[in-house]
Amino acid sequence: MGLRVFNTLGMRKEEFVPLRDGEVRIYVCGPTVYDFIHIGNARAFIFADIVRRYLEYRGFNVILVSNITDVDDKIIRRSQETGLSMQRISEIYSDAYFEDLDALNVRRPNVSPRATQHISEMIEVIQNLIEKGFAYQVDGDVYFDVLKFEDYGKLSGNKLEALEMGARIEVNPKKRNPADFALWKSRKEGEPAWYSPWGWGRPGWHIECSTMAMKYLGETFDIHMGGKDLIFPHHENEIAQAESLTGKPFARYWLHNEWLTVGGQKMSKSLGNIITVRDALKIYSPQVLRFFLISAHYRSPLDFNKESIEQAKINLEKIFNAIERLLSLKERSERGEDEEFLLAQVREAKKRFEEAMDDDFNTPLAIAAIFDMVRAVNTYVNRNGEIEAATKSEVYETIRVLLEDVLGIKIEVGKREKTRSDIINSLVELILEVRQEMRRRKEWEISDKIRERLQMLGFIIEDTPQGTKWRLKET
RNA sequence: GCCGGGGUGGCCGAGUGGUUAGGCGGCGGGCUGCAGACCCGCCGAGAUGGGUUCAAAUCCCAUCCCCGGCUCCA
Repeated sequence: MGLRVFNTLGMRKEEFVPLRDGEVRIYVCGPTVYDFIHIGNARAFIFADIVRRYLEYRGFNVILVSNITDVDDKIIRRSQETGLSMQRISEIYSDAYFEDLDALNVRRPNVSPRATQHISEMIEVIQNLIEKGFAYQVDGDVYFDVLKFEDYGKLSGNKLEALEMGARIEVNPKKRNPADFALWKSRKEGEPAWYSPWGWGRPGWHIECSTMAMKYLGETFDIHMGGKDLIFPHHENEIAQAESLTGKPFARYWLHNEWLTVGGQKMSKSLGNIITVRDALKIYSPQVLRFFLISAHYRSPLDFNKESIEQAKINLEKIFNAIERLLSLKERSERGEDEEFLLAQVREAKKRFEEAMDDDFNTPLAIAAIFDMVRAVNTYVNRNGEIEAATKSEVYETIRVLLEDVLGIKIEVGKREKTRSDIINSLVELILEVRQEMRRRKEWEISDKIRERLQMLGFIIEDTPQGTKWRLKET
């Protein structure tokens, strides 16, 4: 069984077959760089990152393109509010965007095209659309004529008549149909503008994605992704523009992630409940945040709240603990029955992980498979103090690849045991050495008191058959 | 008004017509000098009302509730 994905276009799970053998081309709608990205954006980018990583794990060569919208109403407004130039605003926030992606261990796209650097290509596309009769010019504006594109609505399921009835937009008298959308907007006072056959102006939002996606990925490519809010009108319009231009299908699979809510509600400026990635990272580690964001299926809503993230933290801790225990085992050269059993269980769980990911990227189920490995490892460690070297490395590598390479969660062990100060590290070691001597003399009361006091100071002390271990309490 | 998603055990969260999701939590047991970590067992469920079926959380109908798209939005 190969990979199956839920295609918004058609609203059903389909077998995934890339257009070219061994290669997958993906386009992800990137940010409008007028502010820091928030954790809802992060959910979308992390999901795209995991799709990319899993496809690579499956042996595909993946090309991922994600745009940066650097000309837009919101940037213009921000520029007017702050007095900074539009270029400066988009520079600040696109830098911040990349920093946030890096912090979350989201791999950077292969190409991150900027709208302002593709104005001439967009003009060319618009001109072509006018020539083909899909677009019309009114004063300095150019609009796409939705009636000319038969399939309009095929992605979102919206019908034109219904759109007109429900239209809450004030009707623009220049448009032939209320659902027509701007390809080119004529210049307004104080706005940036480029010269075009229709006079000075700037491109509409939707045209940039169609144009840049086709430029870097070809007229037809494999996967187009984004949050579900983009289905309409953005992606619907992208399809209209691209397909009426080329007469070919635009993207073959459309994947849309559900919302990340905060307190059960969608994040919005008006509710004031937006949590930026930077703020979230002040409280939680990237690993915990990532683990939390993939603990629900991407097409299920997920609520960002303290309790749920605390649970994610504990769960992840459990995985790291098992890895730490595995790594602390002494190596030997003989392989016994317990090793065979451990390997069998880990291989079996790996298969379940792959099956889960093959089924429309079911990350919660994939995580359950990792917990199967965790239990197998822990059971082994409970019964053995040593492990055959090859078994150890196969088990570790299996977990490492799935956790780090596929899910993008860096394994954090070992370094948790150290503080940032060598002096403190040595002091703790010294105290534990003394305590060990007390324990040898069965001075339980004083030993327990030392452990208790250290705990109050934020050190976790654990006596194990392999000796006493310590680490800092997770923040 | 039109379109879509959902309601699962104390909590998070999957599968999907019959056989264990998983994790957290609680309880009991094991291992420990004790604690922790870990292992084992148990606890507990599918909004409501009907229907189909030998069998439904899973299919059908109705009802209630929640969320979203139709406007910038991941």
